[in-house]
Amino acid sequence: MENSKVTIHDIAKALNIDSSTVSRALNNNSRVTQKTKNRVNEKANELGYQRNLLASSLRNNKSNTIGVIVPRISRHFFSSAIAGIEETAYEAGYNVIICQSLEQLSREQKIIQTLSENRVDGVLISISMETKDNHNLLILKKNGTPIVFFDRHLDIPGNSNVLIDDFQGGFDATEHLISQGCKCIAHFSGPQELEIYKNRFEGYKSALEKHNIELNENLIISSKLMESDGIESAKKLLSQPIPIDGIFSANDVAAIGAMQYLKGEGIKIPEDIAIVGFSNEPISSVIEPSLTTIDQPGFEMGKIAANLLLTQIKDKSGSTVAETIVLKPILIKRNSSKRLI
Amino acid sequence: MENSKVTIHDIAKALNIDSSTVSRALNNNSRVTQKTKNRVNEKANELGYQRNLLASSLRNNKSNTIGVIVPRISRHFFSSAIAGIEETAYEAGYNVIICQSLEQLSREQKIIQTLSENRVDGVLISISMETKDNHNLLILKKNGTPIVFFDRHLDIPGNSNVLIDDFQGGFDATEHLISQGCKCIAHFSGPQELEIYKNRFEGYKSALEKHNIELNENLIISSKLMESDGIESAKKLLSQPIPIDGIFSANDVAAIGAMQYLKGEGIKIPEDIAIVGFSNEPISSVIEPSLTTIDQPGFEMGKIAANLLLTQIKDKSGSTVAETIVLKPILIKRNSSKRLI
DNA sequence: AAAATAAATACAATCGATTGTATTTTTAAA
DNA sequence: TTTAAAAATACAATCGATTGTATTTATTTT
Repeated sequence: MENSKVTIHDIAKALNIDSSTVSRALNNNSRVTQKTKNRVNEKANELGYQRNLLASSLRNNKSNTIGVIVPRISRHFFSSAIAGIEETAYEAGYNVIICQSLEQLSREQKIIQTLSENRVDGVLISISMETKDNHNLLILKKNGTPIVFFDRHLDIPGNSNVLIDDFQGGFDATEHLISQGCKCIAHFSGPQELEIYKNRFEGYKSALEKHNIELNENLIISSKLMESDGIESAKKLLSQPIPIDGIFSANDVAAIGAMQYLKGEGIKIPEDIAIVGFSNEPISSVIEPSLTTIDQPGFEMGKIAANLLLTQIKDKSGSTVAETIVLKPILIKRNSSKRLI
Repeated sequence: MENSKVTIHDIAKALNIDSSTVSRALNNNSRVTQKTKNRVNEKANELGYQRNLLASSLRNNKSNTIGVIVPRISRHFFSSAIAGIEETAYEAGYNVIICQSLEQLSREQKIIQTLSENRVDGVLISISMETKDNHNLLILKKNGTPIVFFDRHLDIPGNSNVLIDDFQGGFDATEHLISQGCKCIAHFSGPQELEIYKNRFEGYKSALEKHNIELNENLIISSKLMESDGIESAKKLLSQPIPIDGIFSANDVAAIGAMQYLKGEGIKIPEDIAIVGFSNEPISSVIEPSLTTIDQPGFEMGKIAANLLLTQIKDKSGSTVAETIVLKPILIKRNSSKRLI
């Protein structure tokens, strides 16, 4: 219970050798003979030695830690992405610090400050809904900490991103509704400062255009896409004298809120109104009717993003070319949109 | 882009004073005059100085960081608990490192190792399903790092815990099923090494006993309580020639798996079989029929646990008495068990 | 066996911030 | 004005690990 802080100096003293030799022995340096290494390792075990990573990182100017910032860890997409990130990072010997901005710019700012103070080697971030520019990230930029965006990104030249094709996703979702006979399709969108929501919206518009359906501004409702926003948005739609027969929501959560409300109002889904979401939350396959949605491969995106980041970290010359990898979204057809057989 | 590493020495040099004065100025020490403090702060801003927490923690032998280990962050209960932990910790000026064991003992071990190497000031943990003793935690114990268990705990004398009354929860869930007319109630349990599952099981037994229902060992199915386990368990139950009319599952996830399977088999819930879960996952209120369950106040538990831990951290004398706080579970009655009106 | 080379280890500085002690400067008292 | 006391700042060691350089020891060559 007592040997709280065994250091290499304690090992050195016990073996009557120098601490530099101990350090090299522990790091398996060729300048130390195998015999000495064995003695050191034994003694280290015996004393319960544990490397002090603070000291090590300080000296090496490298923490072997990357920071991950997501809006909220409870979202399935983000926790999958984190799983992918962790797998890749751990394999490469990196630790991961997970942080959630809870969609607040101020929290995001504070997190970045802390990560920077802790000298993380790189940052993976999916920005909050309040984030409109890279102001927050300048701290990191300034001291040369690599950043890779995944999913919710900012369009910064020279920065790597891992995205899915939100335009295509929006297009596919909308065209699917059209293919099911919908003529009057509303869209729940998120903050337009976020590329992903802008692009999903663009996809929606493009699909309408292709099928000669006129865009009706009254059918576009922007919000933060929480469940309550979905309810509110659905309410707003019903209050208008427009015969809506389809909704494409830019995320599942809002879609589910809307579904619950509409069901409560006696509206039949998909017969009266067909609904398509975005993200493929686990809940979406369970709800009744099950929700048609666009799948985002979170785990895969996390792995790719972490790999991009690690490449940049390892390349101390900073000559790595920024890369933007765009994954294909996949439409998952379920019952909430099944109007034709 | 260039001033990657501004240190107090750079500030000192720029102002032609000593770095010790800079350090004290930045820390608002009374030994430095206000005028100097102002000059230092200005220059620090100008140069974009950022404290190196690695150096600071090393010198102070205090990282102002706590580690949190949970089985998986995607579970609603755990992400709520984390939210509570973060709120409390940040208020007290502590950073939080979130880690997930993914129910694997080996991962838990590695995480603890890393947290210890990073010299966290304390650890909050909800153990994995594979964890059967405190072996993993000895590293922390040895160097005197305080540990507080929340929810999934080990019974270690002298250790603080924040729990809910799992026995009561199990009892209430089971008695509720009995009150709805169930006579033959199965139980999905988790690993019996975990106190929580043992206690939920005990509650189940106690409720049966109170109502003079004989315990049938064939109705007790242990698993890791994943969704697939719920399906398997339901299958197993149906394969037996026993007229089951109720299931108390030790978590919602397995309950939902079972529900899906049973519905697929044409069994009516709750008419044929009533089901009660445990945890109150968000999905449980949305599924049809909505799932009766036991609510665990995750956010609150997180706050309490963090407070207990911070108290122990601040008390360097180590004289803080271990405390076990048990919260009351709340039965949330929904449709999956509504057989009588 | 002496000299030359290689191998193993010791010494000392460093990473950046902090803090006890010493020194200088300022202010107050005599 | 001189001296004592207080205030402000400088010096130097420290936290634990790492690493370039110097030194010692072992091995090889002649």
